Amino acid sequence: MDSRYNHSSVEAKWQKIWEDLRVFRAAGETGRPKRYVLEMFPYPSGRIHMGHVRNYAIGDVVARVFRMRGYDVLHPMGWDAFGLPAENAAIDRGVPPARWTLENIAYMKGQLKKLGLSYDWSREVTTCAPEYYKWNQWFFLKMLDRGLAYKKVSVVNWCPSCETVLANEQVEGGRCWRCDAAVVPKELSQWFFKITAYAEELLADCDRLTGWPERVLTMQRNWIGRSSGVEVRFPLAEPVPGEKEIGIFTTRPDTLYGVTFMSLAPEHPLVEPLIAGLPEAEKVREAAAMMRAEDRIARSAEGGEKHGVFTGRHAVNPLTGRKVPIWVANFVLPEYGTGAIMAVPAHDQRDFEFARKYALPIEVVIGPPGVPLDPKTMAEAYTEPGVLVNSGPFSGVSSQEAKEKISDHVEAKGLGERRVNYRLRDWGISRQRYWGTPIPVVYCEKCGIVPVPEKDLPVLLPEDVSLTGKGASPLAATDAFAAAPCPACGAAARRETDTMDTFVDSSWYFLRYTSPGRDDRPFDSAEAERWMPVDHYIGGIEHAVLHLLYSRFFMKVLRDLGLVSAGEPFESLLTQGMVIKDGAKMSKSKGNVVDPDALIEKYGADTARLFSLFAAPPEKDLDWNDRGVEGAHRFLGRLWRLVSENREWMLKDAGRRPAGDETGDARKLRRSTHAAIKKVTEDFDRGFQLNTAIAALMEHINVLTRFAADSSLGPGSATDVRLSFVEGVETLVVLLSPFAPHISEEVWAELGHATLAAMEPWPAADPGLVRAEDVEIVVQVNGKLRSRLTFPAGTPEASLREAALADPKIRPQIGGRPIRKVIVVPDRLVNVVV
RNA sequence: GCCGAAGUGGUGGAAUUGGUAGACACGCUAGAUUCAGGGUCUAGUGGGCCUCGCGCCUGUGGGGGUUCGAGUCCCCCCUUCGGCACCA
Repeated sequence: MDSRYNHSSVEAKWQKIWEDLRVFRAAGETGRPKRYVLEMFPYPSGRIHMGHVRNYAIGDVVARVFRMRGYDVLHPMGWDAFGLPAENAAIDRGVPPARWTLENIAYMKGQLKKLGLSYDWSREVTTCAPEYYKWNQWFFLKMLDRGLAYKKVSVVNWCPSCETVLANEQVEGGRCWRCDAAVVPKELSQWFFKITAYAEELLADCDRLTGWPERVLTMQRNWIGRSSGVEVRFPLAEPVPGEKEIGIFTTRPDTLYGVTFMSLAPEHPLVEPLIAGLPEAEKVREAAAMMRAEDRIARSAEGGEKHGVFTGRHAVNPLTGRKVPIWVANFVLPEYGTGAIMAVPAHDQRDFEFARKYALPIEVVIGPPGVPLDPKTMAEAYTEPGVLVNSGPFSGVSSQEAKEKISDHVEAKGLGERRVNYRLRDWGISRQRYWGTPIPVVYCEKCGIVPVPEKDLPVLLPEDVSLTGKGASPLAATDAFAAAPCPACGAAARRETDTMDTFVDSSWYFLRYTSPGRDDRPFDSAEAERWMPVDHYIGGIEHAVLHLLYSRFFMKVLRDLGLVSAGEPFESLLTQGMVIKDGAKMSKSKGNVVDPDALIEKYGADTARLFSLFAAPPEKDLDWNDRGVEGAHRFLGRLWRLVSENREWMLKDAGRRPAGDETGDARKLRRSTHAAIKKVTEDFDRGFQLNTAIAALMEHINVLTRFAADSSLGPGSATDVRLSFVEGVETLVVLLSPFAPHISEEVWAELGHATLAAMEPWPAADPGLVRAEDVEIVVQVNGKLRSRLTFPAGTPEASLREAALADPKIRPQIGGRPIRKVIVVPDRLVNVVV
């Protein structure tokens, strides 16, 4: 055994052995309990970054520990391989997207292998492979069949830089989630997945996801945005051909008596019929057009300028008979509720501001009990609960109660119905891009939209496409692809040339891993039953509402298609923090990037893994620090030295364990060993607190190292000391093996073991050994620490009390004052209250 | 504005049920190794006072409170980060 540790040769050696022995294949045995450990698969951008290293190191420890605990572990890896960067590479450098992607995958796979991650590579999944995206198309057809996929013209979020549409979830603060360009509105005909059909269930099931971080659930709940209220129909006051009423949605039916005007979104279909023929029509038309053209962000930002225009028409409040003017207002959103609102300026801040600006009447219908509000002097809307006034038969009723009573009244009179509204919009999946899954439909002049028959799947993405980055979608410009016969009548027709959002790919990949080879169906239901749900899903918080919501939706759709029985894909979720350096997220532009290849080259994969796990708890941001990396590396060096210096004599005792009647040094060594087992095991079970688990291993090695240095440890030492030391070192190696697997295997072998450390059973702590024999009792006077005494564990309260009061350091502190109380916490402290 | 998370030494972070604050690591200081450097090892390291005793005071963003005892529980406030942001 060399006196210095050579990480390069050792790491390569064990990676090959693991691979040759197929150690990490999921067995699929029914006799053992299963664990499905999954990390979010990467986009093959070219190279892995430190965020990946951290993510995959965490997941690998989880997978390895469960394996050692006897579970049949599924721990797969794959590639989220469709996406825009591949097209950009093609445009910038003329490399075909497929080639660029596959080359990146090959390189990154090599990087992951160099990290010693325990993946079952036989299940590798690549989403840009036709064998994979065929099933995206198949799901699309199933959803089309069930009305869960549909096409409509709508105003969409257009990213001018990516030249494609974005789903609502993919717009962050008015900017593209990927390239940060300002998003603009654009009217397009698009395919949608009807995620709103599952809004209620997606919301309700958040309560069942007890293994998820609360903040992610909060974000999902907010995103779904359920609100319940009433839809009320307001008849038009003047005759308008073909129209007779305006439907509005409100969550405040208790304020119905305070309506003083109505506001329509400028996009509302009623605007044109209302104004047609009126003298002010042209003015209103122009104003509405300007509002529609307003910058989307400015229009939806709070504090943004509210403005509007009077249509010249009126509606009638169905409860009071009062005639109120109909306005068009920029702040009314066309896609929420009915795109029209009743305005109650006294009790809604937006309506209040609008009313003040245009001198519209303000009528108070709710007030704090006994304090009349005066509309003339109000500085803002009164939105708190209160008691109804000026509300006909409902005056005097609390606003809380009035909500129900007025809703009942509205329904009874046939004026409207209770309704639930969601902020969640349907998921627009059309992308005007090349490198994605073709949407399997054909447009026929005679037959209309015709789905591609299942037997003709996959609709292959053509490879000989010219990508210029200019003009229309690349597929639309490729006649060989776009021209196709109608599947129904055979006439010349055109294919859909949009591709699917890549989030479709990642919405079910975890199911594909359970049976990646199936070519007759997306996955084998029996295998999915065995492995699903994913027990531990680990990845970045940035997918809190994107990927994680879409996957939940898909799972429910697949359940309703009868393909799976579970309705939730991820039992528990760990959102790991970002990797930070010099106060900022690592990025090329900031020049604070740490390259994993260079790190592995210099220190080895074990060091890279260990530091990623040690520097912070998994869910918190990790501050990268090169000195800290050195520290992790030194720890491994100490292990190596400890073993190499004692190896010779330890070999004779390999695998032997002490008898159990140890005292003195042997007992102390054993206590350290079993305390380490207990701590590492508990930290792992307590939400994967891997940083403190590693600290416990460091404490243990410090005990072993110090002992080896202080005593003349060797073949001549007493048997119980030798065996306790061997137990300490061997246990350390086994406990460390999930964190730093390569050095652990090497040291394990050097200690005379023919087995793999990775396959060793996880050790169990002996509680009798962990318990300390002597404990230090803290003695306090009035809660302040005054003395420390050592006692055997389990000393009775009375003895502790007596000894504390007799303590020479305590007596002067009491100073003859009367003792009011003595609190004794066994094995911990005595507090004398005077 | 609303929702959520957090605030502990020079730094990253521990403290699991209200019971010794600062585990572990980095950094720093001193020493050892025939000491160029590096490596390795040992000791010390929250702040302040000091009669240098294994002494006293103080200390977990700030201010109150509950308690024999609070980093931990309650109330108010401040700061930072993340999400949502005219959703009727």
